[in-house]
Amino acid sequence: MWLRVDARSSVPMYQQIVDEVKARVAQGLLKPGDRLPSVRELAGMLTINHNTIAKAYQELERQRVIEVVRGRGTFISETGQASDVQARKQTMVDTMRKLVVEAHHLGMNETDLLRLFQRVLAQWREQREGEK
Amino acid sequence: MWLRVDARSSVPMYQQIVDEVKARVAQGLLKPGDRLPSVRELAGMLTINHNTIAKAYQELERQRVIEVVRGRGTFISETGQASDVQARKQTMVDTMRKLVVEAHHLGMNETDLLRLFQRVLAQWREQREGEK
DNA sequence: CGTGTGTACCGGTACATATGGTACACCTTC
DNA sequence: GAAGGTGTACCATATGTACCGGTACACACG
Repeated sequence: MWLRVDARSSVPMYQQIVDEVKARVAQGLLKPGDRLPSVRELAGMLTINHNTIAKAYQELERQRVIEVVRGRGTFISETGQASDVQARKQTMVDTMRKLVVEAHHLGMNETDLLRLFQRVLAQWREQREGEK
Repeated sequence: MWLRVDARSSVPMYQQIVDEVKARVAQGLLKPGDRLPSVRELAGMLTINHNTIAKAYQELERQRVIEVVRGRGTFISETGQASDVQARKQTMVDTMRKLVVEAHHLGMNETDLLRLFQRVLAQWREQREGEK
């Protein structure tokens, strides 16, 4: 039903939660207005500390993925509310540049890389359609 | 002439060296057989500890970007020697998936994302041609 | 031998992560 | 008003790991 975290992963648990929520929003599995479990509730489900959940929620709120209403709960934000848009786009460009470098070292040329990216995009679209 | 590192960056100094060397190899500024400065020599240029350089070189060797010959020096490997090709390709795919998610949260659709990627590729090609 | 190479080891510092506990401010509901 | 649920702000603590530096060692070459 809800998400899982791997305590032994090199990716911090709070980061796994952030990534998973963002992915579900992007795929439309979570829609604006949807309510997330409370920090203590989710902490109970995952048997981890509530502070860890709180840290994840704070990061999601910082990115404007969720909105927090004291005393009521946390909810998925309306779309188009992202923060730091310019900086985050620049980060995306930097990531792409590193992809180009890595591709070269793995023996891929620009065409190979572009095709791989298009394949990932196609898979994404399939999954999004399939979930509808 | 040679590279620089920023001690105050959040990216570790050894990682900056790894990234920079890989980028230069990918751009053709460093060719197979080229010799890198010795750990102490480069440490002197950058006024940092030689162990930091050694750590960068070890990571580069692990990825088969360079080859180390005790007592002689370190040299750029022949192309097509990359290690862990499958795992590294999977990492690239994971990175691309996260790009798709992030793009969505920044209000970009698949077409926007693809165009941005193509622009980065074009810039890369320009730079590579310009350096020749 | 001497010199130059990379490397292994140890230690100190700092930071990130996660936990546990307590308390507080806010909202909804009874 | 009272009660209970919400996120939050603390604190202290523990743990693991990243980072960097100093020293000493092993190997290759001449």
